Amino acid sequence: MSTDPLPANDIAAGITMTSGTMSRLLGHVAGQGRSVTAWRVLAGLDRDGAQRVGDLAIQQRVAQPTMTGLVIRLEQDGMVIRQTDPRDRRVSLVALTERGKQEVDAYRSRAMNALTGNIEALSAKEQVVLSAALPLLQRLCEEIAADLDK
Amino acid sequence: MSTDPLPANDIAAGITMTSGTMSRLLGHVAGQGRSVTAWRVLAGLDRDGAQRVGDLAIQQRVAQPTMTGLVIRLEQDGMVIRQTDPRDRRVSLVALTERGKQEVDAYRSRAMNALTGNIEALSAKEQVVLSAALPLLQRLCEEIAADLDK
DNA sequence: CCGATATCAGTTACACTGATATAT
DNA sequence: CATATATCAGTGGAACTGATATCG
Repeated sequence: MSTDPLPANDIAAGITMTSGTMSRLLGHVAGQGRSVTAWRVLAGLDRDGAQRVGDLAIQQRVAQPTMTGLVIRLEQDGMVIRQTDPRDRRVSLVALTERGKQEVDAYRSRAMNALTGNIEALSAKEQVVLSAALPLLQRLCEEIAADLDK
Repeated sequence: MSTDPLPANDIAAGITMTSGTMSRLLGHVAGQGRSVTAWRVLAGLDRDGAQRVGDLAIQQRVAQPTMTGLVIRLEQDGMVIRQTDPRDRRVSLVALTERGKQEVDAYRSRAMNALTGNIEALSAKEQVVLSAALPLLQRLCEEIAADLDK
């Protein structure tokens, strides 16, 4: 196994390249014509429960009207329902439907399906490397996001 | 440092999550309103030289008319030029302009800028992990792409 | 005439900005 | 009245399919 790190610039270039390629490929394999943002919204609702339109917009870094439109389309497709919050009747609470939950699970299955077999074919050491790299990549994401906000 | 690999399914889920997040963040930071596909086309032209519209469409996995449209917009913006191939006058050869080359370099700079500092802040061991993970991720991409084609 | 290549035409989803309605 | 929240209206880029022009 290699013991020398690449220069930071090369690592950065590699991350830029592979994250884009991977994301687009998984979109093809699992996306079923729905946008990455749409799936991320649905997955977020599955994980965290019902949320406001505005909060969803902030999480996905899209404008509020963009999120309104996406939620309307998702509602028309039966994936979510909108209910006005009784405590603050300005806000629209978005919740996943049963159908939406099933679709999210199916999306995950398709993505897993494309990846898992190939991951299992890697050596144990390689799997360790990937396992260790993921939290690092996640941290990098958080730092980029923090820089964007400041 | 961890020595246990995660289950393949968890690795797959992590890759799905972080590749999407990273790709969208870098698009925000460096994309300047242009699509990921557009930048990938320009980077490909920079690396491999002039290419046919059809070949660009295959590489980016979009339909031929989609690529025609993208190339037309890029040409209007002065990033590429189209010339009919004298050897086969059906084909349109797309080449990067000087301006396009500069824009690609600027795009790379912006992406690097967002990443490099944070990468340098990692420990040497962590940088080794990332360096070792990138070729693995690339291989996974190739395998997914191969599965898509078959 | 047939196949390959690119483009045209029309549709949809999804991002933006700016303006507006409604509730706090 | 001012602020917060969501939506409406309009625009542009980017993907698709199906049809068409042109060249080999």
